[in-house]
Amino acid sequence: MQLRMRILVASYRREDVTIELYGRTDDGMSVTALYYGFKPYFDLVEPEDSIVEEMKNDPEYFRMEEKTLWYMGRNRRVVRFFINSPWKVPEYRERYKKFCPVLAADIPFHHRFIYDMDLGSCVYIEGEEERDPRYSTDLVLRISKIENTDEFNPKLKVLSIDIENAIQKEKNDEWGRIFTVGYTLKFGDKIEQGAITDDDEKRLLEEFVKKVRELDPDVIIGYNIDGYDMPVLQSRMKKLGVRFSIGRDGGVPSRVQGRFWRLHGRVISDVWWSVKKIMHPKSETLNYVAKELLGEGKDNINRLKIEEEWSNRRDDVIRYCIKDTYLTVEVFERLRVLDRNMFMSTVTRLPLDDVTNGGTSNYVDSILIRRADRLNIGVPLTANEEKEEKIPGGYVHTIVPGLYSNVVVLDFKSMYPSMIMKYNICFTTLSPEGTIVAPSGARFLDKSVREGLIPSILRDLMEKRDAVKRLMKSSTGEEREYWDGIQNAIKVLMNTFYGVMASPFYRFTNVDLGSAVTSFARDTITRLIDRLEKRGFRVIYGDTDSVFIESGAKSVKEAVELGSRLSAELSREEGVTIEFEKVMDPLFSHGAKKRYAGKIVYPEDAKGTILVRGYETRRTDSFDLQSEALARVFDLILQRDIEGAINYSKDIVRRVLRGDPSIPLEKLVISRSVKSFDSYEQESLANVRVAKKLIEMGETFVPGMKVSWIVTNSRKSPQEVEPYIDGTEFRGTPDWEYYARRIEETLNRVLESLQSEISVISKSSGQRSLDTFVEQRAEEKGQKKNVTLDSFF
DNA sequence: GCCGCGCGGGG
DNA sequence: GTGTACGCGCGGC
Repeated sequence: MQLRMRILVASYRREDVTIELYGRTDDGMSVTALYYGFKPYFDLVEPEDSIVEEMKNDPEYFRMEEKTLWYMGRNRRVVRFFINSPWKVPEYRERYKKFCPVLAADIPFHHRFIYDMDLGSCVYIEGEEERDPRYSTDLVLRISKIENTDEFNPKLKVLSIDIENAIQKEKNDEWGRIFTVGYTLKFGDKIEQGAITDDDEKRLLEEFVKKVRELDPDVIIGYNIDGYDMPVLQSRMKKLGVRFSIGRDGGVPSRVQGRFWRLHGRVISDVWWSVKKIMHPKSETLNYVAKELLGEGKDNINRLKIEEEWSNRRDDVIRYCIKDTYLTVEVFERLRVLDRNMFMSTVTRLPLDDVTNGGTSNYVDSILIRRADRLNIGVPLTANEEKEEKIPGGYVHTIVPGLYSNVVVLDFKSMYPSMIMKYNICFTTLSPEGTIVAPSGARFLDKSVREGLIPSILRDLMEKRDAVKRLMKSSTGEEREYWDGIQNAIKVLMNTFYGVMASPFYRFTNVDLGSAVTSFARDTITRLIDRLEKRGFRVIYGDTDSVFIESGAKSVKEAVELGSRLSAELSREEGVTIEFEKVMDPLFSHGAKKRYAGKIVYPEDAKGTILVRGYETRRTDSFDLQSEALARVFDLILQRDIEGAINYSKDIVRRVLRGDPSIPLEKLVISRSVKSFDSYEQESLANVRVAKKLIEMGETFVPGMKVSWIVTNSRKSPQEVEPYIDGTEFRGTPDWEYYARRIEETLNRVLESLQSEISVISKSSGQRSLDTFVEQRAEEKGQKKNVTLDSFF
């Protein structure tokens, strides 16, 4: 038979070392494709004859091959040993690396297969159908021919699951018993929901396993599924003697280094993790995120008294559980997690599972190792944990406090990749004979002598991205979104190359490379700032790859014209692309690097967006009143109502200081979770003390629970705190001065240049007055102090 | 300012 | 599984 499928997961069968490719066909069938006979191997550089002899006589030995590979600046004789068992490779690696360099000996076996066959995300397969009851897919076949085919995106089966289990656990148990498992299955437009409930927990778990195999999902999702549902399911199944065999090969999930889960044939995708990466919400709870994205939150169930709820209103709990799975899948879709990962899988040429549950070094490996192999360049092992000194980063221009009008922002297109390409920065070109000299001192060969491997890869990716962008511009609707996703994935991939160059954890890492990239970048941006200043523009700010120009324009239109003109002229002069990104009006800064807030007025589609950088209000120990006050202040400033902002700030701090009874106490509550007590070295942590007090008070506390409190006396050390129990009247008195001070500190970070105006509390604590502040800033900029308040605001 | 620790989500 | 977590804020020094 023959078919086309998108590869979702790759793995291998241990018994007979057979490669398994799992996927879905263009006509919607789930497939297991098996490749027999692929052998693991590793390379030894110039091994002694005795080592070769030893290997030849090893029971694992299959065959050997002589090669010439480029390694550490020259071509070397390399012996490639093929062996029988992939899991033995680490053993030989450790044994021989004392005697000679060992290459390519830490590449997962399924990756080795994909690289060697040079497979992309979609393949055409010819083969014989097999009847193998172990596999739960629609089709199982033995591959006789496999090659790449045009990309397609089959609809995938997504199963969202959620468990409800007891908090109170029995002796010797890791977790409380599971009451129910809810699910929502989505396959295209089809949706199926349900819950598995049984008073006999063992039967419930067996039913669950059966259900998963029957539904045969490609992707299993959940909210914090990695850290909660999976470990609990695994642990309860172990206790009750149920095999957690939900893999497409009948295998069980295994945990990869305390975080991700691997399962043959299915991708396990934690939506919480995606929410963090994509959305960066203030709070990461499902309830908050769902309300934010879908306008709908979780049902009302008291999770802390789940046992009671389960016995009193079982149906409500089941509904609640199913609703969670529904909200999770809706968030998953709204954030387009699957699409994003599919795009990344397409451009990195890796299975969906590897981009969902793996580090970014995989991306670079996938592209770089294939090309290195083709060019006979040796692939070294990943360096292990030698702490390299940190590479100096990007240039950040000093910013003078103020409120600026019509600010034009230019930025370098793909700054670091551009530097790598322009200056041929690569481990293959780093050489004392190089004629390209980085400001950091490293030397690189000229392209005409040897083009670097990484620069050539980036050049190809850049060209591809430009082509994709053209396709995007000439298309509409879904097709346009598709191309936009692809071009964005290419951008991420390109930046990843610098990321691994600068990381101490990668196989091709070298500090000289990373430092060369950033030094060239600093050189380039400061040169750009000089050019602008020579033309009479005032550059007010810049960071790594961007410059902010006070345009002096009378209107947005004028600023836009200026931006376009400068971008064209400067790109020509610098030989790299400098893009006109946006216009902000106004832009506010209190004079600290990496911190500003502005209202975007161009481009049109972002018009009205408030951009806040560096003033992240999200602190784990913050309270509502604090973040509300900050948001209000930003709002007023960007309406150019500085006086209003100051008045509001003074007012709120004063109100808090005098303990205004109209302030709801909930807005002072600070929350944090608490682990089991034995995991803390210090006894004085506020959250731990609150937990202990809760127990004393006869309230529920279980490790991992979130506790809330109000600070009642911060003068004592450690500060005194009183538990806050939702629905119970708070009896203590808040330390109003503490709260007022926290709010004042927060607001002063923004209004620093005005702080003498709102020093309600600590007038004598040596804070700078506005005048001295202006003076200092002026001196820092080498300006005379003819700066007036007016020019700031 | 650096370093190491703890949190976040889930019941 | 030929592997080795993510990013941020805080407190201690």
